[in-house]
Amino acid sequence: MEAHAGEKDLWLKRDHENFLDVNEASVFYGDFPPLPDFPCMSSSSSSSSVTPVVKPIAATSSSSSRASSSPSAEEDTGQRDFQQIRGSDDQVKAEHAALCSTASMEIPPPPPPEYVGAGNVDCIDVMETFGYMDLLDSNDIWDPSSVFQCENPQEFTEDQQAADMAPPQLDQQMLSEEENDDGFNFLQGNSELATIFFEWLKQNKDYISAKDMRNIKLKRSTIESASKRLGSTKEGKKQLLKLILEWVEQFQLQKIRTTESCQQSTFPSQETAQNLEFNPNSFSHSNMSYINPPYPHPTTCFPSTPWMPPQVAGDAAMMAQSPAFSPPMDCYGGGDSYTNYVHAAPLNYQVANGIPYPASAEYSSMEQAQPWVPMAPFAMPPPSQFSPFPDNGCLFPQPHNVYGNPYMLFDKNGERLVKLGSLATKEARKKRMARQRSLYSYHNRRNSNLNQNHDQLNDQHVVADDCENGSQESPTGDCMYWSSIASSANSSMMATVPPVDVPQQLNYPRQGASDRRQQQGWKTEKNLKFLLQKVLKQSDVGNLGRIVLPKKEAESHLPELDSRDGIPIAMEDIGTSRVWNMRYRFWPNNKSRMYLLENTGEFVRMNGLQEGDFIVIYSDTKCGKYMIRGVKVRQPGTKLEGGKKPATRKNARSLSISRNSTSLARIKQSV
DNA sequence: AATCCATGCAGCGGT
DNA sequence: CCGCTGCATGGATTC
Repeated sequence: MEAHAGEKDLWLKRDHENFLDVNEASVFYGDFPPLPDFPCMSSSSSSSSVTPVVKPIAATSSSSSRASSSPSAEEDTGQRDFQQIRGSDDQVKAEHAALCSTASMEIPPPPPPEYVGAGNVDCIDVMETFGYMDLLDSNDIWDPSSVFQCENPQEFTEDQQAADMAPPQLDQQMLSEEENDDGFNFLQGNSELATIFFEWLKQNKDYISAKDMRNIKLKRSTIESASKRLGSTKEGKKQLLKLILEWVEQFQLQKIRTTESCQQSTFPSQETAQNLEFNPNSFSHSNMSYINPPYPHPTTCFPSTPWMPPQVAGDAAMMAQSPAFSPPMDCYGGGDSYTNYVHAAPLNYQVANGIPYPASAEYSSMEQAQPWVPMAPFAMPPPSQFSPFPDNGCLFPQPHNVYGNPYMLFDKNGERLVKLGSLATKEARKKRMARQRSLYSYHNRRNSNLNQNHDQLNDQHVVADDCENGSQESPTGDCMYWSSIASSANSSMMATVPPVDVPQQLNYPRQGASDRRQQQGWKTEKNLKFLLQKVLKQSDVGNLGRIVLPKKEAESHLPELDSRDGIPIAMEDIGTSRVWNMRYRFWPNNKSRMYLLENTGEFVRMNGLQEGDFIVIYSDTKCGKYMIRGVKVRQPGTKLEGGKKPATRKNARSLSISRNSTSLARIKQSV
């Protein structure tokens, strides 16, 4: 707490530069609606320098397994070089983890002890402060003051423990060794905050189960960090509380939705998608407009979109600092649930020659990026490791419900946790399920309508069903919705599961989009992980039918190639759901390789792609299949005239660069 | 200097 | 002759 006090000034100074410096009106509701979208915490004037804390999550990317292949005499040229580039597994993992930190949720490893409230976890139960939430279920009117007045959490947890709550993660050690002023204790002494909290509990008792609340943990350092950022003032605490509560609400909805989806999933481990971790950085995309002046500022664009891709913003400095941001967001919405979320235009665009170009780093990772796209109205926080306060740790709850782990607010030090708990009845669950379905239905209808209106715009417009929530269109008429990707399909895109073992050959039966959608329904969780993108050159869209792929990204995210003949690779067109059987291969080139995607002619023609347009390749982390989307940067009817270069080589290059500091550095330079 | 990658073009096979 | 395949070249960019 000393540090706390000492850093207060600093915190205040930085206040306006961080994600928490948000537009109060847009971020926090005057009151807490029952099911609010998570607030967009962008700031029109801020330029976040927040560097997300990277917390590696079992990153088993396809890339990590490649380096083991032994180079053959012929396979050559590329192999050794390949190894060099690829670096050690550790490096790869670290990079991967970094990339995932803000955007995606990798297949979670067995929950670390600290997450499950093991003895070594320095955490406290929220109940320490508030008492057990099951009081809610009895509709008791709490006296907030009574809650906070308790000096010894155990005093009012023990009795409750005797009851049926018995918080699983609450061990005596946790309770005994923690001070009261941690976790939700930051609310102590503030009856207004307590009131807010209890009111919220009452309002959401149908949606937040006892188990859920019980699993919410707050780490002391997290709270401290938040305090530093938000200030130790009453207002600051209030904001923190609201953020936490809203996040909890969001997560609950997401969890419900995901659960439904998972029930239909062919993947037994779908629940991993739920391993959402709240990433406060989601709020810190304030610099988005910085790099994309022609597009609406997030604040105005996603007024009601709770979870913005963290750091999609193009703040070069930030990018340079944080390799882990930028999702290949979808600027162009326009599709149905299936396509909309990946209307792959990377979210961030730089404008060159009047043509918007994706700012490379921006979509560096869908995984991270996936970061993030919230699905209104149930936008969920990116599952990524949440680290709003890079120097101090995470602020918000990090649900680990896959393993029955508690949601956690943790920090790097793994200190104190706070758990919340309440009891929800089956009836309440049913009700929220019903509401969920209802909302889905509405969402679906809205999306379809929007699609009709915007498809003709060639995806230049981000239809984003999220717009329905009040987002506005940009001055240019484009409703840029980063979240459109996740918005329509699912927010769990942020909770992507890495294509651990991407098949070398993926062939998928042709299936109509409508059929698929019908089959999978809106509940389908599409976990798309951004792999790479490429601004198409003349040679890419010519009649050669091949597209040169950026080497680094190809090696990192596509299957390792042992032979120059490459491998067949099925690419499902996100826009049409058509599966293109392409070939992924490489050419020995000098002492390196050139990676190609062949048999792209038809795809290019069908999508009307021209020089300057770009393709984005994702992997469906659930199915392991690859998905491709061609994105046109021209307005319909606008053809590239001679002399109008779509992009400088520099731009083009940067567009295909992502996920590594080097690339970020490049971008930084170019910006 | 090293590397990437856009593209030129030689070689080959099919018509 | 034409189109495709695959390699080589060289400009651009980064290290």
